[in-house]
Amino acid sequence: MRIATWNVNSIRARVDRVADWLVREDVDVLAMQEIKCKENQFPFEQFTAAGYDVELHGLSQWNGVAFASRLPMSEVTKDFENMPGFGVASDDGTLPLEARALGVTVNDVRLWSLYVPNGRELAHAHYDYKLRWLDALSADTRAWIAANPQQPLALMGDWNVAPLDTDVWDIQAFEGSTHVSAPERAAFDDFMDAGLTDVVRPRIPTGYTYWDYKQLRFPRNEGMRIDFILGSQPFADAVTNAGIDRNERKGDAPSDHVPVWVDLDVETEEDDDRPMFW
DNA sequence: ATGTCGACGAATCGTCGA
Repeated sequence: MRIATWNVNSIRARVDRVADWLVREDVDVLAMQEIKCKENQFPFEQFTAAGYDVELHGLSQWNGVAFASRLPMSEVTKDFENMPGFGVASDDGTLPLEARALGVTVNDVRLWSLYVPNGRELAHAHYDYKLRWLDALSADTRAWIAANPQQPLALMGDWNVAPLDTDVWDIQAFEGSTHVSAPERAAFDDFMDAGLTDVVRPRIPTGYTYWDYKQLRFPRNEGMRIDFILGSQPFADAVTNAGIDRNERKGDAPSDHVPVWVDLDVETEEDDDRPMFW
């Protein structure tokens, strides 16, 4: 089973490119981020034509997360426990929740599509929101693993954190910036403490997943590694291959992020339908 | 170079977010 994550930066602007990639790369399940639309605006037809069902969480033109899968999805969950909100408080003092987290179960593998808040600037309220959002997610993850130690789990998405200095093209250029600060990295490391590991880096030790559209960042290979698949031990044990598809940053109308994928050695329902020979 | 995108509402541009 091949599973991937991709910040598509508007699914309406890129649906043909995404659907082509799914078919070409034989992907079973794709977690998308920044779909930038509501459900009634989502281009379902191209996914259906390619053989994929879609689950999505989209509230506005901002953010938005989704799954496309050609295997059945169940236990669809929007948001996670104690997820913080952001924006203008309502009369009861609560902040609106954004569409940044969607969970599904496929073949008994629990998967989350996550779009971690950007943080904007270290002094911005969005940065505090980012840290609280990650803290609540790692707490929820820790509790889930404790309750489901045998079940494969993967948290996939745009983490907006570069865990290592080598995950940005010039760490000195990021002095005082978000994505590389000690609190963000500590919040990211908490997921390892909770029992997850980066299942891609052991196989793909170097390389970026994002290049800004501005300032010729891609031609100069001035990128950032901020998209990750973090798996629980049962998930990590099933991984047989991984990749970062840098080619998807090339050509006409690319997203500023590229897909990150893993192959899992798990029995799929497709496999159950194969003819048997004896 | 503040060097690009994509969303929106409004209008063929300004503004926001990344």
